[in-house]
Amino acid sequence: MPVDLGHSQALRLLHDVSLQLVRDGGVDLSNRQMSILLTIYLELPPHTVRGLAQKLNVTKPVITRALDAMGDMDLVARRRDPADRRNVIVQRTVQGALFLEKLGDLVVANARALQP
Amino acid sequence: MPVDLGHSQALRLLHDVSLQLVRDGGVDLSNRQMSILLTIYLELPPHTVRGLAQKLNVTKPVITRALDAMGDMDLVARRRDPADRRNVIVQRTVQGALFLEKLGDLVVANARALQP
DNA sequence: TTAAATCGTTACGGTTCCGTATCGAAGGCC
DNA sequence: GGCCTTCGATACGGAACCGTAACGATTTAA
Repeated sequence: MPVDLGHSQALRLLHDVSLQLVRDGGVDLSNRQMSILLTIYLELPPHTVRGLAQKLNVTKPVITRALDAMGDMDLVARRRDPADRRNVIVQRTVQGALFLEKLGDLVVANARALQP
Repeated sequence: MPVDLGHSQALRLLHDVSLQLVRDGGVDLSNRQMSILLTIYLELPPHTVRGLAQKLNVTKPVITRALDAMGDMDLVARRRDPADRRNVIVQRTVQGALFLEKLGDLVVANARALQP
């Protein structure tokens, strides 16, 4: 699906997508939460609290709290690492995969509608 | 700048952009704030508190508070409507235009880097 | 076997945002 | 003039998030 993405189209795409997310009033994630969620689902596992904190350049409590919030929404899950029980492995969930699938659809649909 | 934007590339683009925004730790806007800012700069003026509230499907205090916060950052400005002094006209600023320009560049650069 | 290091979580005070309800200012209408 | 509507802002109590600092659990090293 080739899309002619210039400066103006890029901003328009962000505008349309964010507007629909806000208007629908469904799952409401902060920038950090969204960034964490996308990292978990798009980058290679395993994901730990410490690893995510380093990658996002934030402190560990930020990750813990974000995982708490997203865990309550069933978007991610946590599991102790059996090899080193100090570590926590962050895992994907069906609910989280579903949410990201819809998000991807939303972006693609808006990118397509962008063309004149 | 044609970009092959499928489902997977769309999510990857969101991931890369949001990750860089979080990592840089600069201007940190919520989804609602970002949505308001993009609406002000991409849609036709004039923009009023009430109009933005309707468009985003949120209450008026949400808009007032977002404008307070973004006004402190000089991303937007407010002015009374001289024709009907009950209204407040939301205006763009140099600082805001600059921020959105950089944001557009970021999206375009990441979209370009997406291609294999 | 102690001592030190690492990992994720929690405690704390402070800040920001939320939704509901209400407010004063301004305009429209009789 | 008096009444009602509309506009944006504010008050309020509650919830969420922040950064710093400490904590318990676990592993590693001496």
